[in-house]
Amino acid sequence: MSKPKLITVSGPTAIGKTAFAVSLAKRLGCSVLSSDARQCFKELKIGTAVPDTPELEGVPHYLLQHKSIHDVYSVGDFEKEALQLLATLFQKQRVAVLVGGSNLYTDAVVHGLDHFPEVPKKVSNLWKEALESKGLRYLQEELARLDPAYFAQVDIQNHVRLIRALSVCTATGVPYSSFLGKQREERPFEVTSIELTMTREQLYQRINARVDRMIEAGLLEEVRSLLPHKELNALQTVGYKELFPFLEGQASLEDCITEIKKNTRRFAKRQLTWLRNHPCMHQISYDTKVDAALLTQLGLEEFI
RNA sequence: GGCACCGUGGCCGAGUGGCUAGGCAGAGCUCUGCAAAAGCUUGUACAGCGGUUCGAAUCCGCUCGGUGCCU
Repeated sequence: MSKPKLITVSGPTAIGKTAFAVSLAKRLGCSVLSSDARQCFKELKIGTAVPDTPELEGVPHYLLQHKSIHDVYSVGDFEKEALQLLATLFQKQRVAVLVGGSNLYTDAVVHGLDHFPEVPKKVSNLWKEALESKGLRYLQEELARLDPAYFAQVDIQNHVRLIRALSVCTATGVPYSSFLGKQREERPFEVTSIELTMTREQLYQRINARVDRMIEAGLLEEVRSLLPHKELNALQTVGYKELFPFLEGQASLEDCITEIKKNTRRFAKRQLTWLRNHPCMHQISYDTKVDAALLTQLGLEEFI
């Protein structure tokens, strides 16, 4: 018997991934899993464009709004959860849809990450403090000493990468790079990847319009309620971080909204860069109808 | 009509004879556990024409455009 099929739907923010994924799932009679590093937080709704109930149209959704901004949650956790969930779902269905804008998350499910031991929070905190007190140069020197191989390939200006690698090094006593590039176990499913496309001008217009709609829908109130938690990583999110200055009387609402639009466009641009260099198997226009012809085009005849 | 000041890359803005300011926007890129994050790269541009000079965004003249004042 052939392996079950995971269909991934990617594309820049605001292109209409949710709508497409839902109609695809309806047609296939299957579930939808979200691969989104922000929509997973139940406190973030309007600003992350979480699909509302009517949009879900009775299609079961998973990995959506199931975490709190106070939880520690990362790609590794996501990969684990998604694989467990898929194992369960595939016992009853032969197909599932994974949709979301966090390309690294999708990639983790499809290709897998290397396995790293847990790093105690206090270890990474130590390196964060070292960055504060001793500077980036110190972290670079330490990594050159502890893991020259990774030092040679990593972006040494990026303190986030430096801290992660150093944390693994000191927590395990072996170089970070020694965990990289291991043989990965094969996935118990096959993947069909889809990227939704649209002209950039049109996408930017949609982004701008969506931000206005979010404001009308009450984004400001949502963000106001989260103001006490603005330091949390989960709130370093487009649509939230830009509104804090307004709520604190530091900037005009208009300027903050302009910032949200700009940062959303930039986010989309980064997603496009990723997708350009990690091409999906199928590029299709955002408004493509989900019908038998499309399923054939995607090599999904068996599900018609 | 006269006089004065000004005209630097999409925008802001430094630079007063040789040594490609800088910022913002845009574009391109990187990506293995906080990824809607974090980081990197990127335009010899000086209104036009002519002149002075070894050399001009910088000096001179004219033209065009803008601003202010005067009649």
